[in-house]
Amino acid sequence: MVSGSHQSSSQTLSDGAFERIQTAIVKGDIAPGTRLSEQYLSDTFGIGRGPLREAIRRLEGRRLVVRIPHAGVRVASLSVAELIELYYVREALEGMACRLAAQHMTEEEIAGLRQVLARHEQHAGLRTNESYYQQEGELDLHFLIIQGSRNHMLHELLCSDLYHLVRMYRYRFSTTPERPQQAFSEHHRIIEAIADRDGELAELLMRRHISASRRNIEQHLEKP
Amino acid sequence: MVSGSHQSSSQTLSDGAFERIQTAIVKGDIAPGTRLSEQYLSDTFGIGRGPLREAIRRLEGRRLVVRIPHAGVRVASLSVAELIELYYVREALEGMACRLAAQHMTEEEIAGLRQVLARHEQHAGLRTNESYYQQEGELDLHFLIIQGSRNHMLHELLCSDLYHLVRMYRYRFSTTPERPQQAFSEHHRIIEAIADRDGELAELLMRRHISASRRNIEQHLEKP
DNA sequence: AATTGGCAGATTGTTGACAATGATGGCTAA
DNA sequence: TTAGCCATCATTGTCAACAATCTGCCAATT
Repeated sequence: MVSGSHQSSSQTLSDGAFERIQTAIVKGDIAPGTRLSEQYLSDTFGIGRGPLREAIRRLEGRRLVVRIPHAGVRVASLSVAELIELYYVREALEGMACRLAAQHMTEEEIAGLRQVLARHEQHAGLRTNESYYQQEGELDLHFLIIQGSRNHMLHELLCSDLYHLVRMYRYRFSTTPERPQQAFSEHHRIIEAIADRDGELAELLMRRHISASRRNIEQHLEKP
Repeated sequence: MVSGSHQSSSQTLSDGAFERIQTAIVKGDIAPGTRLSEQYLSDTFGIGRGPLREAIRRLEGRRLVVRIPHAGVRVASLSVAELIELYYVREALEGMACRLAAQHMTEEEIAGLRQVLARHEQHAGLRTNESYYQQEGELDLHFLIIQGSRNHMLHELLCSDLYHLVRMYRYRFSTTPERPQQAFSEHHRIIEAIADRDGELAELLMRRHISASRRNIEQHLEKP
């Protein structure tokens, strides 16, 4: 259930447990909705229940787990409605990130953006319509742009708080066949806008991009 | 230092302590940067150190306090740079909230918006350029709009996470004399756009409004 | 005089035992 | 057979004592 590296030693036991459980949750090693038993975790990690409980409380503050008093904690999971809400938040935040990235990214960073895009083009050519492209490949591009915004709060919010949630959704979507290619051209235009230092356009395109993803999901939900 | 109501009984001791400390921090009863001693808090609340530490860990997850291992926790405080970053995040998020509010608010809620604005006009007329208007009065208007967006994640992010931070800034700003009146007319136009169900315009105006606040602060910082 | 070493004190981190609450299963009675 | 109740069990919540670490201070040395 929870494996992972033991390298987190330098800090306190509670900090180590917090990091291990957190990565296990966001990487999907623990499924959303799973109940976390204090006894089990404390045995697994070989630490007392005290530090473990403190780690769980920290996860609770991060909203990665939900606690029911006297009944234990479960790892948080998103409902459909919450997933849609998340996309609106992402649209706003990543739009802003894109605008700022157009202002602040260095030429080297923009070159890196183009590299990632080129790598995606190859993958998309070989294995078309793979969920890989949509799932993991998409994210590093977004991460690079967010990082390029030079806004730590934005980065923290999107990468540490929100992206955890998108992985946390119970059900996976099979995207429509033409969506990946479409997403590719959207990415292309976004990067060009950033390269042109046109923050306004970059924001607009990113917002459309995320908005399209949201509508894509909403469509798939209407006809089950 | 920490006073407050003892009514939080129904849940666990840790939950009660968490809520009391949280409200004390966000209401400003505890100044940013203050060191929180476990002994003192546990004596004050009359609970053991165990539950108290769990409460603090939860605050840590919420980023309301910062912990240095083996050296204690301090109430988080914002640097100037972080405050500016926060305004960019607010611009994005509240802009989106405004757009959604224009779609989802009921006529009654919009009437409530107008009421608050009218009350502000009186206050602004009597005691011009008071920090009251800028500080507290401004917030309920924003809260109503955020609530009207019908997006719980947006609400949670802005009201529970971000607005705590804005109060958490060490230094207070004396706004420029003409800023309150300007803010009033900005609010007026935002509300009219919502009443017209023009989400696009409402978002634009809200973003300009917050952007103007940010620039106002940046100006004051350049000439100390 | 400034710096480094180490000693006391206080504070945080951790553990194990104990109390309180919720869930489970079987039993009885309608 | 099924509804309701009670005892038992497992799990969570709390506490008090112990160990580990840091801070500040004093003295000794260069």
